[in-house]
Amino acid sequence: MTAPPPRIAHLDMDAFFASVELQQYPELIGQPVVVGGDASFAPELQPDGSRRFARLKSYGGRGVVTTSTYAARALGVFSGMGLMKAATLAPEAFLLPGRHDLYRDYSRRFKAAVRAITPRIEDRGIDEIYIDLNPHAEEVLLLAQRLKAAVFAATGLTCSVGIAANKLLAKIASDLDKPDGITLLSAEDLERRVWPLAPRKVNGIGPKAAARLERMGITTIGQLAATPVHDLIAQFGARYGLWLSRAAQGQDERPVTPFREPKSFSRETTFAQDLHVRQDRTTLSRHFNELCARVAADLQRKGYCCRTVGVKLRFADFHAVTRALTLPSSHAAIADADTIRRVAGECLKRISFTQRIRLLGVRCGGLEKAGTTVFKTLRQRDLFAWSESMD
DNA sequence: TCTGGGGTCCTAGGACCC
DNA sequence: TCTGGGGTCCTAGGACCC
Repeated sequence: MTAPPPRIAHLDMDAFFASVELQQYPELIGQPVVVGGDASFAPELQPDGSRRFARLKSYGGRGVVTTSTYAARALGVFSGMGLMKAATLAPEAFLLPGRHDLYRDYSRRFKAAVRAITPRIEDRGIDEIYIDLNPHAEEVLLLAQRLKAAVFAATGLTCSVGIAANKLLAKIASDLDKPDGITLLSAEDLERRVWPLAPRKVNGIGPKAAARLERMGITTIGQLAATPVHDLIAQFGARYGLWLSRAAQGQDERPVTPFREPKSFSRETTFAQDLHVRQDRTTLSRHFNELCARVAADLQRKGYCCRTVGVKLRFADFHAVTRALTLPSSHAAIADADTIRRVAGECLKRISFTQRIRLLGVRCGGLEKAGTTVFKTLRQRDLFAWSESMD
């Protein structure tokens, strides 16, 4: 059996949100810049036409770093880090609030530019995609250069491209030469270029699994590959153990999937201060109603109804609970804010509140395409009767 | 210095049916 | 009365990803 040729690409925009912002504010190029926080940290236009930017040290709140420029990363500031912590590491770094509508616009542009050349792409979030190069006869490196040029022409931004035999390796490859790189990873490169890397570099090995591997004395992908599969199965269970072993050998058969039906929609919010169930009842209800209205609007905008409604709470100690209710199959799927709120309210009744609340979320699952079931007032009345008989 | 918001997938246990 | 096995659906929690 011969190894498949490298014809799957992973394209990853470089420091995406931060790069978009730098294009808006070129005076910050080269500076440590962090995207995060709310609109109150937006730059202020000065009378002389210059802009005044917020500094990280002026931040007070519970936000996290969404993206940081490479200069900020050099100071130890990375995505996911609390902004308060980041401020201790880089107090003078510039802080810009996230503008997700703007990033979505850039995202659409870079994806359209790629699609115009290589239509078989799989969305992996706002700033990365997998591309199936198989239908294209062109040499892969030339193709990758064309894609990068097209992305730059459409956005003015750079990206990094990895090309390998499958998605798993393409993803690792795109990270090997960042920013603005192209990396072709052939089957014979596995030992030399992939095996020395930390297991965390594999998409699917997170902090928990990496810590367990380290306790087993496994600190590289090569060591993982050399570990007998039955040892991994004993530690991680049959499914994940087998997957770990295969991943370390560079094996991955997942196809590039251009479209998938969504499974759920959700909205959640973290409060500026932890709220008390009774003392802050009015504030909580307001947030709760708003979350229900937003998730209902999402459903309707995308053309879905749901059969499962759930809530999520995070308490002051950061521990989270979820509750969910699925409508009986005799009832029509729902998409209106009122009914979602009613069912989510039933979920809330089943939670005991022993601490203040940090986060509240509402989720809709069990999705059906809207229009596949007809909405009937009668049906909704049945649902109300059902939900009111729940206590 | 405490940790956002939007998702997916997996596991395990219980209910319920045949 | 105390013994099954399989299949499917639902719930809750957790790991992981961008």
